[in-house]
Amino acid sequence: MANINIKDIARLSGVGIATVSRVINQTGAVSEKTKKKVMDVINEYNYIPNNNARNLKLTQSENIALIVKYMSNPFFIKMIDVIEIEMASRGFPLLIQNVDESSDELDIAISESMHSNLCGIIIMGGSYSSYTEAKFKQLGIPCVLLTVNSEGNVDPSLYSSVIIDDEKEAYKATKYLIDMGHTNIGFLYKDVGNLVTPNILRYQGYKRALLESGIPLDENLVSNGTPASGAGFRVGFLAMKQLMQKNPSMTAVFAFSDVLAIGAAKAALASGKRIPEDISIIGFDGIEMTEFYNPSLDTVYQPAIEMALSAVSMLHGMMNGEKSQHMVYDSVIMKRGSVKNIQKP
Amino acid sequence: MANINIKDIARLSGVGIATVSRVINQTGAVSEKTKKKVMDVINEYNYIPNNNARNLKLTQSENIALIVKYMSNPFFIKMIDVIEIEMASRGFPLLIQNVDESSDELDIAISESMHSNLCGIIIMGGSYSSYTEAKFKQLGIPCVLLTVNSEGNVDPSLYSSVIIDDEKEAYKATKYLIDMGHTNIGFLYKDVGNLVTPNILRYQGYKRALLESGIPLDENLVSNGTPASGAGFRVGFLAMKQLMQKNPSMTAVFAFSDVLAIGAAKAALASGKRIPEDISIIGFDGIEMTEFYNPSLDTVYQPAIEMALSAVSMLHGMMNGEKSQHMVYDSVIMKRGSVKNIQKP
DNA sequence: TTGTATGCGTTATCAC
DNA sequence: GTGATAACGCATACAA
Repeated sequence: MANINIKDIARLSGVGIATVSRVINQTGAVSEKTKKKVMDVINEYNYIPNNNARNLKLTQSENIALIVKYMSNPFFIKMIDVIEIEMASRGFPLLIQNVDESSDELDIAISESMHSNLCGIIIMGGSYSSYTEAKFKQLGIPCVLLTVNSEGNVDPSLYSSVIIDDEKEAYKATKYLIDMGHTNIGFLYKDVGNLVTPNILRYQGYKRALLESGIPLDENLVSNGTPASGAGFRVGFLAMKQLMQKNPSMTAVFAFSDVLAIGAAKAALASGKRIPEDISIIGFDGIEMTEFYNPSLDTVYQPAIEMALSAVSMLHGMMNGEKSQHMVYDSVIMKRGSVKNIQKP
Repeated sequence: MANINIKDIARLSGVGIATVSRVINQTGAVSEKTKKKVMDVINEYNYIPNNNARNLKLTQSENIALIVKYMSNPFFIKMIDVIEIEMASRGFPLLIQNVDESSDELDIAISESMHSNLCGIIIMGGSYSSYTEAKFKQLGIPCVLLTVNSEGNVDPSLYSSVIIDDEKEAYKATKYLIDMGHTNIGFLYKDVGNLVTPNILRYQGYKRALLESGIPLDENLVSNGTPASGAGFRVGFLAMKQLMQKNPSMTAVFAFSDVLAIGAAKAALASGKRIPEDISIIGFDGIEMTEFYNPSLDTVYQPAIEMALSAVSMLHGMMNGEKSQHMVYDSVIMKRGSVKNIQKP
């Protein structure tokens, strides 16, 4: 298509090229009269400035990238949604990039940043382990980590983060089950090796709660989830089946995520067990689906929307020269009846 | 950060700027020796070409935009995921843009295209009604419509599309309920005015099936879904409650989407009804969640992955000068037991 | 096979 | 208040 450019606008409105630029960017002073004249031409010809040229000149774009590990995770969707809307409302288009398990999201961030002259980046769902100070320095643009626990030895001023304390919240959830009289508590998660991920941290919380209550850790009660395709329901389903077979006397299950919990619930129900009469289940994340499941499932609710908003506002803060921040949100256990009190009276 | 550019690389490797460019883009002939020399420097300094400059020069970027209405729709997620992965593997970063109900996605596409020099665009979940030939021409880049029925008077060579026949599939679903002996069949959808959307088309299919079987249309059996916040479960939940109140003798419900169906199922179960003994339910889309719901729900399954792959391949075809295509996929009814046969023997 | 020079559409620094 | 003009980093026609 015959793209119209700033030069054309200048010629058509009989002014200089710089004046048009001033009108567009509202920088510098322009008389009302010429301003109107230029605007008219711009509107008439439907002129839209070319971002590539603009960014090239500014040696920085207005692009923000959202890098997310497992985009199809329902828990992330809500956050992605919020971030997209919030960014769009501030005039920043979102470049969303999904990364698979085997990729290093920070490397991708660096590459993407140089590639597209990003002005900011949000990383979601990654694993902190491989993050090094050198990489953050190389990245060189504001970066906020969302839902990735940053227990490393990297200078925390190099990035912002918004998380929950996975270990603590998992501890709380497990403690809740114990307080309800359960001692034979299964744990469902997905092992991803030696990385520091929420999975691992929640597993540690589970273990600490058991330890503290004098309940010995039984490896048979822990399923590290045989990988399966799909959104993860099936992972939970299969893992739960195994777990039930190995532990007929198991009375409760704590699932690393709601998706796993739903798969597990289905497995329990399919094998004739009732929830919570025969088996108690609690998930983690607080996705809406748990409320509408039958029965509704207990879950450790993360304030996803607030967290996403914080991430956006932190990123903009940093882009405006503010210092990095680190926020830890609290989760709350949503009790909906999928956990039974089997306490002896 | 001290960004390194092509000039630096040229200087550092003792060659000309054009040679470096040739090495990078594998265009033109370069001797193996200098090629290696240049590559070494590139790797050593971790040089990444600046896309803005590149795109500016080429007067076209390698950016592809995915514009989606209601990004958080679980049915779309899978498609988005597939598209993102597929595009990334071909080296095209995805610019994902969510648009709300009130925006015209084609206008946004045009604006985004000029803004960022897109080379292709996929529109998902929109409503065709407002699309005009002039807008497609103004867009001027390859465009494929995914899940948006294009029954308009626009020259079909201006765009590609991949859809299912919403009217026909809804007809099939309703017919299925009728064949199972149901005559008192509710329909759950979300009215969005006069636009041609899947909602409307599916409603028409529902009506045609009733008509054909001599069952009078009862407005009381149709809920156009009071708007509610959230992913849509709640919309289905509330609509179903209303519907049950107004129609105590309703034996089956056809929901416009699986999300609505799940909300409806929850409402039915919460009011003490059993599925399918007391009420039959069938949804639409085929999201994985329906399988893991309790009970598993029947649904009209759309081949989401194949559709997404087709869209991607069509877009690339068009980008390579191929002609536009229009594909209509078939859905298949997944029967999982949430519809009961109440036929008199 | 290689290097030089030009322009892609902007923004910003100057002069006026 | 306004208008030339020099970069921004790159691809490419053209010369060598």
